Amino acid sequence: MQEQAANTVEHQRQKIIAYVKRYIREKHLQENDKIPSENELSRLFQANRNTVRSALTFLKAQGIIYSEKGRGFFVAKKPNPIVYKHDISLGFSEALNQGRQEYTSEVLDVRLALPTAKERKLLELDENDNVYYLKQLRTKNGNHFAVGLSILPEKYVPGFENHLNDFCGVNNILINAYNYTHPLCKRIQLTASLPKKEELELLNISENIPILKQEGLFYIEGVGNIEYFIVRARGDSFRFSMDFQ
Amino acid sequence: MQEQAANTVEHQRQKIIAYVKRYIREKHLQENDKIPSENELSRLFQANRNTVRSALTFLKAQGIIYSEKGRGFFVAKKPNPIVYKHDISLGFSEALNQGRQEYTSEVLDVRLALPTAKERKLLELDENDNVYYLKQLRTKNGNHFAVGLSILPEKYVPGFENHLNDFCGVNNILINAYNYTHPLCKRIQLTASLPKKEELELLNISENIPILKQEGLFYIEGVGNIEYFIVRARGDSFRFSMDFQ
DNA sequence: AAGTGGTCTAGACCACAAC
DNA sequence: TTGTGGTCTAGACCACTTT
Repeated sequence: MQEQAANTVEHQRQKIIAYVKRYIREKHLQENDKIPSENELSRLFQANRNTVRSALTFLKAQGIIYSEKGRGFFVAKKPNPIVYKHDISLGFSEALNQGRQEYTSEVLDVRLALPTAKERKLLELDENDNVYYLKQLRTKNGNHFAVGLSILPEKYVPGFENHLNDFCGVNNILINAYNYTHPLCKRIQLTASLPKKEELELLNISENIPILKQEGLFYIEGVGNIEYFIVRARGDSFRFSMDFQ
Repeated sequence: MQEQAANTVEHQRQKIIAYVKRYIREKHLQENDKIPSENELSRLFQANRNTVRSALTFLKAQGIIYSEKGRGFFVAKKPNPIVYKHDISLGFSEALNQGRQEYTSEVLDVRLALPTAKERKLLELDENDNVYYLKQLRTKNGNHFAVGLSILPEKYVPGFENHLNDFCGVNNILINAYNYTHPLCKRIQLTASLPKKEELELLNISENIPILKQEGLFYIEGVGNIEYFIVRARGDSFRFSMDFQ
């Protein structure tokens, strides 16, 4: 009773995927609601459990459902969008605070080291110039949504690590502690990628959530390139936006 | 893909995944080189073919290998990066041509229809205004890298479908066929997501390749909002870049 | 104890490619 | 004809959660 579905026929897996999607939609299931178990779907479609699992694995990879061992499969939450409105004259933190989106930034690590060749070139540094690496974790409503790495030449910000109490953005330190004018954005680049191990852990996301990577170079008039930053944000909840007049 | 783990034991699947990765690296395999077949790996690891398939499916989803029915599994190509330098006064096609990156754009579909509520609002249209939907496939060196959808109000471009011979960008049509001044960019938004079925097919990518989605609104001085476009590009080969002076 | 998801084995039939 | 990947069935054992 092998009744192999020919190639033109819609495969079992596809049917099950479509069924579960429809099920969630038509029953108006919300975040964390349970969907039928593997065994139930197996009976319903007269299909093997492996086939059902294949379909559910796909939906899991799509971020539509998640599973808990011993409990079942559940509807995944739709992340709330976070809009980042870029402005040449604003830093990342400031831009995010603009839009009434209160969020917190936590310093994970700060260290002084030699920059990579790429970073040295971008920041226009000499052979022996050191840079500060400042790693931050950005959170909104209790959800980690981005990891940020700021790279600043030591010669412009000596003793930088001493100004990290009550941290609320690199630019605040530059202006208040070093009396610089506000940094301006020189260039910005965006790419989409998959999360690295660090983001998997820090952002607590699955391997299939895309990452929106944002790189920016800031300078201060009369000083030089002051900061090169790399922000890696959850692609499913982060939107980069820019208006031109 | 799978929430591997809990167990301290390294699973067969993980071993096979690691083996294939190492195999490609250590044997210096290049694009399109063949890797051991399912049966060979099955014998080598004393594992069932299903287990081997599970590992290879994962590597396929990661974009590391691809398969051809009846032939085998092969090393996937590393995509060449494509840099898109955004400029307020340039369209997508023009910006891409700037950088010596010759590419082609193919019209997949054009149709006239009522816009969605969101599109009507963005383009500031009246209830009964129709829009042209122009779907394009962008190719570079024979590789499809982006799907673009341009939405233009019919009232600004009546008979738009008659100007698509020798298509080389929407802006060329606007300027040459309708005598408009060059459109300017009003707003741009970027997000990262996973490919939809359409992109899987058109861009010929695996489910795990992230997509960089770029939305833009263009206007023409004295006319109005002329175009709303949505470009969905391969995240692994597309870089959005913008310079400020 | 019963149910659920996670991993894996064994084996079937199919469509396609290469020899 | 043989080998390859693609789909699917049947069933095992495990770890975990719920009742």
